[in-house]
Amino acid sequence: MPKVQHKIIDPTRFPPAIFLMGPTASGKSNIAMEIAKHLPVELVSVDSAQVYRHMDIGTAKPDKTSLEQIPHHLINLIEPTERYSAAQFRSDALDTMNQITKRGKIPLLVGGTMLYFRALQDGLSILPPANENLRMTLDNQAKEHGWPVMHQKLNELDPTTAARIKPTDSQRIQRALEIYYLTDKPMSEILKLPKIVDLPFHITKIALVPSDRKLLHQQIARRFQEMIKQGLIDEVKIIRKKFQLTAESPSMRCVGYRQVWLYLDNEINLTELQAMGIAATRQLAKRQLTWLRSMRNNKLKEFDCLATDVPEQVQAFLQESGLE
RNA sequence: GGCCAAGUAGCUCAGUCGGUAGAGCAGAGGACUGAAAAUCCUUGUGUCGGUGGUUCGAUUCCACCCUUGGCCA
Repeated sequence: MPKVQHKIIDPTRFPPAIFLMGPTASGKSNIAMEIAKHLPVELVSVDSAQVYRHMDIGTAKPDKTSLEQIPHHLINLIEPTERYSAAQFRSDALDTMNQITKRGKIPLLVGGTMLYFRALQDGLSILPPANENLRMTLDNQAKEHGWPVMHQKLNELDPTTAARIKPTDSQRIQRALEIYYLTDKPMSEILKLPKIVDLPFHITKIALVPSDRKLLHQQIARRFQEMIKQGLIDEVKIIRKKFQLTAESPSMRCVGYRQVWLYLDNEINLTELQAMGIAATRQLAKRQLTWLRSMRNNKLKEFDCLATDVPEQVQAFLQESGLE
């Protein structure tokens, strides 16, 4: 038995923080509440969908009891008409983590938005924020000429970036053009500059990787049906009535919401809604697992605890880390 | 019981005027710097329902059988 040299709390290092990462429907929230029983933690959601107010059922926000038991942060930050970002998250998360630390508590970052975890950990280059007007202009141009032509344009302005982006990748072409027009510099040049990476915390990383994909798929199906039963369709109906949104709004592109949108537009029936919603969730989980795998393969970012079958392994890890 | 249609990839279906077959979806793998639950990339061998017959050769034509729809009794 290898001795665990890892300690979550180590006074010789930075203040502690815990990352709990896992795909959707893998039971992160339960593990988080379990950890909360043993450590003085406050939760920080790492979830690009839970930042939206009014989107509760489809984003699987924690229930009232959990919210009352321990503080949850970075949930319900913006309206469905608004837009969040990895950079905003990094800034918000660092603020929140510092405040939690000041209160003598440990930040427990829980979620499935792996880009946010990475942005927090590895930092981001200094790039301009999104510009709605410019994006609209670019969208209109793309509508007229198609994204491959936009990609050619990018190739003239920033061949390095164009080379690594596919002519079909609308979103990244748009972003690269946006950066160029806003800064007058090619994105590839800015990315070469050093970035701010400070994360003054001693991080313990726990990854939840279900050993059986089939079981995860079952869980996903069950949960989506449950969401429909809980009133996901009405939730979307209300949001549509209350806010000026389109199918292209970032909030309405979230898994589940996008499919209900189609249903409310009579483009698909209830059976198709179920099938499509479940499939979209499975695909999300797959992408999240790809992130986790690529993080694990990078030795520098190894996990302290890789739990394939929860929650026993996490509990064992917590015990070995000297918490019990 | 009779007539008609359909049976091809996990699903929905193309197709082969006879040379053992391909789309969409699903699935799998991957990428990822202010939308990331987003946006993209790669990936298709399956007794072509069964058994016989014709043929150098049948998933394709023929016969019979089975299954599922529909119509007529």
